[in-house]
Amino acid sequence: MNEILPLFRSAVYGIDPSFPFHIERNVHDRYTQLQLHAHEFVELVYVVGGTAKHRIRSAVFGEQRYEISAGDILIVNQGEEHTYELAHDERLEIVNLLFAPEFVDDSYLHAPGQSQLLDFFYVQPYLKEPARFASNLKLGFRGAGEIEQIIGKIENEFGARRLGYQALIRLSFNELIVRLSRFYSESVGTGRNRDVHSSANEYIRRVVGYVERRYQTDIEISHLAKLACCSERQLTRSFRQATGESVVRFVHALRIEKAKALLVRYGDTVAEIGAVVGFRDAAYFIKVFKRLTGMTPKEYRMESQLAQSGE
DNA sequence: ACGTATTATACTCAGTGTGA
DNA sequence: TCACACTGAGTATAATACGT
Repeated sequence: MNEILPLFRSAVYGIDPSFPFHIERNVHDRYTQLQLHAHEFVELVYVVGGTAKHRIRSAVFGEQRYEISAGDILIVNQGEEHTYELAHDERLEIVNLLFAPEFVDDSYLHAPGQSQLLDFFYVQPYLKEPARFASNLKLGFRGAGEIEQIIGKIENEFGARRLGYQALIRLSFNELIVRLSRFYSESVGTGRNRDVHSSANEYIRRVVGYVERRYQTDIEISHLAKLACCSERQLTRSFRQATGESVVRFVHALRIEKAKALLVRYGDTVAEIGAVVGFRDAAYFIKVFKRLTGMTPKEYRMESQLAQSGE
């Protein structure tokens, strides 16, 4: 079935590249249910109250449905389609924080011993099912208080837009991500001092999470090596050991998979879709696409559309 | 287990073909 | 004529063979 989905674009929310952030509070009930939709930004959802079923669908994880309730925190990655399903007596109050991946300041990760500092952002959302949803972050009473306080500060600054609000929101938002990562690390037993003894696989998993989050931007081995606190040579060696392929090939495969879905679903030009998945140069995008799929993007789009119309 | 030197390949840029 | 899809060649960067 060729279901055309709305791509919620950043511009719709007034998100501009210099300050790619938006926050809003929403209440859903059976009368105001959203249709399945995808975003071109990351969405962090905090459940203030009520219950619902969260339905989420992505190329990597397939389709999942799970219960959510007050105190739950979930991350919806770019391109993942999701919605909330509510029974006739259910009501859900949530806070949505919408942002571009680069809004998270990864410079914290460069300090030795701190590589798990942003795991809730770089690792948890990329765990394979069921680990991702089984470990969906549920905050206790104290945790929820801390998080609600930060969210409240962000909402106030976002609403009032007084001098320096962007800087203050950046600070609070990054505090939020670090605190959530702390809760996450503690809840999965990867708390303090783990980094010093962390296995190659553990830091490669972080690098993979980082790449999955940032595949749309330029990714340099030197930067990844800094994140992993090792030499470039050591990183590429461990990466191949852990994943069976080189860093660049991994990034390419990821980008092309995303591009394939976009080509079929949206009518943007080949160059635009290439840019969305991280190829600054359309020519190079086409070259890589052809190498990995055996056909050019245009051919792929036409063949897919033909196959769908024949169904 | 790790780093250096060398090789391989990723990426950029200039340009061509095609259809509207 | 223009926009778009694509190709080829040169340069920059990543991957790896080899040595410590």
